[in-house]
Amino acid sequence: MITFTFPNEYFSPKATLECGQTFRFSPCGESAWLVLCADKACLLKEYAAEVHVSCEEADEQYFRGYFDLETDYAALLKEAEAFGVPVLFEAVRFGRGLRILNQDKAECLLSFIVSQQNNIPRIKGNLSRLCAALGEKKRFAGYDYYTFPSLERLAERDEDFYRSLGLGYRARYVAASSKKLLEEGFSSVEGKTGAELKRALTAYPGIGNKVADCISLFAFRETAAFPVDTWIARLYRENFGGAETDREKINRFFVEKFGPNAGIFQQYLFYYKRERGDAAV
DNA sequence: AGTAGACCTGAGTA
DNA sequence: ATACTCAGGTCTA
Repeated sequence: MITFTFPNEYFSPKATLECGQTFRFSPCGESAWLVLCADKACLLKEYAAEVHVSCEEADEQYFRGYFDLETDYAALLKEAEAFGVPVLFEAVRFGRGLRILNQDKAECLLSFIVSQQNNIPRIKGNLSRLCAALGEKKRFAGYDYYTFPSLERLAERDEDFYRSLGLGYRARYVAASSKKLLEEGFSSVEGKTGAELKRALTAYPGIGNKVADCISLFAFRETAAFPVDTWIARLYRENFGGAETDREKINRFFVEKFGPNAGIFQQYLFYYKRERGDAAV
């Protein structure tokens, strides 16, 4: 095991983990979290001025990439503030230290299928049961955890099995998309970006525009992908005086407004709106 | 092209 | 108590 550090001015484990981009983490006492992705685990500990990341020695580069540590968030926040939009300014202040993760593609794809018309605590429960049922048991830093299941294990189960885990009607989508992933991998999205990538992702059963944007942003580094869910639609109405109800139009409104990094700013806006929905700004 | 209804589930609210 | 609403939506008709 090794430990590397990163200044916490632009790395807040709490904001990064609790903003709804990942569902596989758990608090370990005070200011510490066990974070899981694919078959790997790491431990985050927050101190006064820095965050300590502990993981297997071979995984250091993986987690530096996972937490997006090469990206300059000081510049991004400056860019956000320069728009002069009050709610974005507040959101960036509130979520300071939130970083966009670079997640495992298959895990992200299936997780956000489960996320539709669902709430975060239940999504976490669904996914943790999924991993316990089909994943591999491992141990890191004294903690037991389950890996995200392989596509082979996922694809051999049917809808009824996923229903038994409590996924509800999403069970059919998980079963079908797992099979498609096992058969084709990501060949249909290979080399694609932007709107083409989004369109290719919506070809997986259970993936519409919103989930395709989430996967693009969280697993394909598409920083302009701007997911529009109920919270963002509410933000659009309440904070931007928007009248459109078509979520694709709302998506275009924000992408045109906030440009190539719109998706990153979306995450701050989503986190702020969900946590502080009653706030004046 | 655009829109209503159906769809699992469990926590929260009236 | 019991019903109703809502949650990081998608699909079908």
